[in-house]
Amino acid sequence: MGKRGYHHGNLREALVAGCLSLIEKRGPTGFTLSEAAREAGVTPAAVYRHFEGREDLIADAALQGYAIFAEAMEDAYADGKPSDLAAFEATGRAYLAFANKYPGHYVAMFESGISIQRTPELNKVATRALGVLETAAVALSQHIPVDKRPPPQMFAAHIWALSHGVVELFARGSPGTKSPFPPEDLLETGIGIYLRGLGLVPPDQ
Amino acid sequence: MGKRGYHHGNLREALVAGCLSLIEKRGPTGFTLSEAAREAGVTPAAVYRHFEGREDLIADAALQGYAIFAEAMEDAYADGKPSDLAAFEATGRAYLAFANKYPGHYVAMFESGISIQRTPELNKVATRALGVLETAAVALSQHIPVDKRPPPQMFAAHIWALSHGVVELFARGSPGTKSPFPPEDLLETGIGIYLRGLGLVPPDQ
DNA sequence: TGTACATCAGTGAACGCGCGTTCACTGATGTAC
DNA sequence: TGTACATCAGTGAACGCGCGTTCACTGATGTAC
Repeated sequence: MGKRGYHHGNLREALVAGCLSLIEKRGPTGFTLSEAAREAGVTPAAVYRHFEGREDLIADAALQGYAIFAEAMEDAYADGKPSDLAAFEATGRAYLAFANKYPGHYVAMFESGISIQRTPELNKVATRALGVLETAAVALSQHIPVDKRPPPQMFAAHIWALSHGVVELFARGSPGTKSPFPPEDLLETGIGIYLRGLGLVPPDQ
Repeated sequence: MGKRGYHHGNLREALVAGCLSLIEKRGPTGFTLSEAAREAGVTPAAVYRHFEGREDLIADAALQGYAIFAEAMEDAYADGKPSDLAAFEATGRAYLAFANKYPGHYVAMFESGISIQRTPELNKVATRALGVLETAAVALSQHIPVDKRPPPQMFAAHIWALSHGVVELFARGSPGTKSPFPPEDLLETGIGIYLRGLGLVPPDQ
């Protein structure tokens, strides 16, 4: 606890942290403002010094998550190096790695019902994060012959959906589902087969 | 309302229906036993004549959903007719169609946190439903040369993840996400590309 | 067909609980002189 | 360096609320004779 004083020090961060761990354990609607306050060793009323209320706290957690996520995706993409293909695959891996490393943030972002449009700031950072995937898809699609090239947004959407599905169904313990394979393998092979279907990976690799 | 008497007639079904519509609107944890009762025009206490409690009600909704789902998947698969490939694709379409047609059931089944292991009955029907996809995958994988054939459970998992991801991200209004494409198209093309990657569909079709 | 009675499916009042939010307050911190 | 005072970041009591659950009850239905 450290400083055991009247003043907390950095309650704001502690509340977000509490929110994240609760959201991770109990799901977005199972989370409680009072409990987050308790976990930070503080009265529920203190929360209102830093946030407008319950929703605002979750939105802040989501915002923070999108910022981390955006950076992770940008790092993984690395401006398309060493190759458009490798960079694209790296973003897929980064997606799953993020979901694993920051499950609370992931839930706040994608399962809490917080709208991306809630604030301009949130909208901006979320767009930036999700834009990386699309950028990667656009670059990669240059390698497909024009006539058989699907819209890049479409194939970004495919990869996003596949990644999200793997996270929801196999990376969490969800509905009593035993994962037959490690989620990383599942995503890796799934993306591999998909890219082969686009003619971007040689058939026998 | 029909019979406006002391006795409801079929409260049990009415409660499940109310549960489903609430769960669909508010999410699994936003659902309330009292509100479901209110929606059925009945005192909360009446619920206990038919269910053990809140959880039991949701579990019953999920059970009902799995039963419908299993049947839809089996119909779609149609014992592998007219071809293993066509039948496989049909199950993918059926998955999405089910999620669209029965959103409340879908949420109860996959987002409510109800474990498939909750009762033997639930486990049985859920296994049956999800087994169809695996059966379809096994049949289809016979058409892939042995040496480059991935485990059928793996590719069933890929298709399930892709379908689930499309539902969660693009078929619902979720996090302010505008779907750039109709979810049906997204899933259809996604599965198409994937199957091409497996060498099951000619490259130029 | 009529009556007595058991069973069934609801009521409604009550409970204890934890929630989100408000409010006047007070202790701690920072700053001006 | 010391003091006065403004500001900040918490407290704690209170509120009204809806929840899930229990209980003794009662009206409606079904059945035996």
